Amino acid sequence: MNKEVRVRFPPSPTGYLHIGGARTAIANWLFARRHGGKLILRIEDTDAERSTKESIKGIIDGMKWLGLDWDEGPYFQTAFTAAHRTAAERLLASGKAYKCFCTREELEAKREAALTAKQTHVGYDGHCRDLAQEQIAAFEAENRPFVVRFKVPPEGEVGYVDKVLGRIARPCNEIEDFVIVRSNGKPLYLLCNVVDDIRDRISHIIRGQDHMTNTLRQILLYQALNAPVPVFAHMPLTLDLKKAKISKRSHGEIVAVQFYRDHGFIPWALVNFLVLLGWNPGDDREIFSKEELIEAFSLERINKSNSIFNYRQGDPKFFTDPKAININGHYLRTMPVEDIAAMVKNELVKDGLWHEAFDGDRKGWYLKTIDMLRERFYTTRDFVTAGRAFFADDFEIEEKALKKNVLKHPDLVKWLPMLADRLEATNEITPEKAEAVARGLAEELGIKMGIPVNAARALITGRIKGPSMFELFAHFDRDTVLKRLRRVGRIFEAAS
RNA sequence: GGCCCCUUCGUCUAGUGGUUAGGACGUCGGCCUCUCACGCCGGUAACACGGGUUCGAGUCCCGUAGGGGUCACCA
Repeated sequence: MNKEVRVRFPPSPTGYLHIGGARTAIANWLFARRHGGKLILRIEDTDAERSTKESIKGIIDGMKWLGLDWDEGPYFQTAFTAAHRTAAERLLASGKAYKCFCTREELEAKREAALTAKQTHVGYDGHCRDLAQEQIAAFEAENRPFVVRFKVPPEGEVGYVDKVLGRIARPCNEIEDFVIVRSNGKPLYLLCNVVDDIRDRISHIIRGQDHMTNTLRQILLYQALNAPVPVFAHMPLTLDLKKAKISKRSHGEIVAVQFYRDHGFIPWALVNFLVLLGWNPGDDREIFSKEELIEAFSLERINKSNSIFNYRQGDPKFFTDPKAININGHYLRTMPVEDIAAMVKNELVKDGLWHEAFDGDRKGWYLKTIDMLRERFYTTRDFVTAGRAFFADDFEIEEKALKKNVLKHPDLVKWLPMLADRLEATNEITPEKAEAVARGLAEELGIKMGIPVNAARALITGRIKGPSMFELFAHFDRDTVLKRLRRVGRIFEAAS
């Protein structure tokens, strides 16, 4: 049992990295790290028709963004076509595979016939399995096209113990002689995959349950090629609320890892969320550091049943699974503020709100701003949307704040400038002084302090909620505070 | 349709014959308060169904229903 742990993540580059693929990658990565093994990244680009450069880049970028590092590769499957053919030839030469000259039309006809006869078994009937040598020679002489089929043992049983599902087995006679090489000479996925895994000395194959039915046929190939059979673990799939498999086609960007990057997710938070879909540590923990997760991960605790990605299209409150957002919010509030500040910098730069001073003179102010705001935010995007007023003068006052906290009290046209005047009269605005000023003013006017204070929040931050306003009077630049309070007249004019 | 897999709160899940069926997210209520989707406290909510086995079943067995996967010269 001291065999080296070698696992692989073999995406086919026909789209972006989606969360289902990411989950598989995460499981493999964690397993490799847990056991001091190696993770191999292998791009299965055999399907040249559908494989694209952008897709390869997208997958690699996604892996890197998530922080999933690999030890070997990326290898490209197309670089090993010679090996795939050699393997097929070996099987042919040793009588474990044979040439099948049946045409597609013939096979289709047989299939139809079997279906109409309501036969349960509609697989290949083994027509070419035992062709006479002369017959084969004759077909070859006339250059008749052929595929290579694997000769499934006529009796016995194939089986294995799945790390997730337990024992899986089937009698061989229920498995048809499957094609391993196309008539154009190109080996098929089933074969390539096995040949690659043997060459890469893969010890554990951790993949989605959609590959379950490939497994038995692949085991037959391992045996025929005299290679040790790896350990298999088939992870449950991730479905949508309607229990349909998530896919780019039907769900769009919401299932792309890149979507989360672009919407202010913290990479590790997404990893943390995804790993919880179909796995748990056996105790109540849900938030893990990288080290903790590696330590806790095991194939044995992967669930058998599919999980649902709880995303409702058009939900005004949650743009993706609420738990994912919650976990992201947790990391946003608890990570070192410098780390968050660095991520927010990217967002600010993207939106043209970044000032070099935030890395210089105003660094303290910048960090304080991040720290104040993050208590109520969920993504790093929130800083440039909900938090825009902290970084720019041209921000919108949200409708709710305007109506409820400003327009409702027309006298604010007088009160807010009064508040500004009194703040201006203090030589330095501190939270304590600001509070005293606000209380004093409210008392004199015989109004609740909340009225001018919340109106000030709307005018200064554009929002109906946020950090303590007294803190903010002191935090914002003095001129900004006064200027924004004195805008109240124009706000009323604009609204009338 | 054949074969395979699965089935605990709305969602993610704990649970390996005896539990008031636990936690998290969501949701609802309260507290805090200048506001708030922070925080804290509390509530709501689940064993798909039917038969067995057993003193006793979410846990074991069988069946039914439902869901998923897969049945290519795609990967």
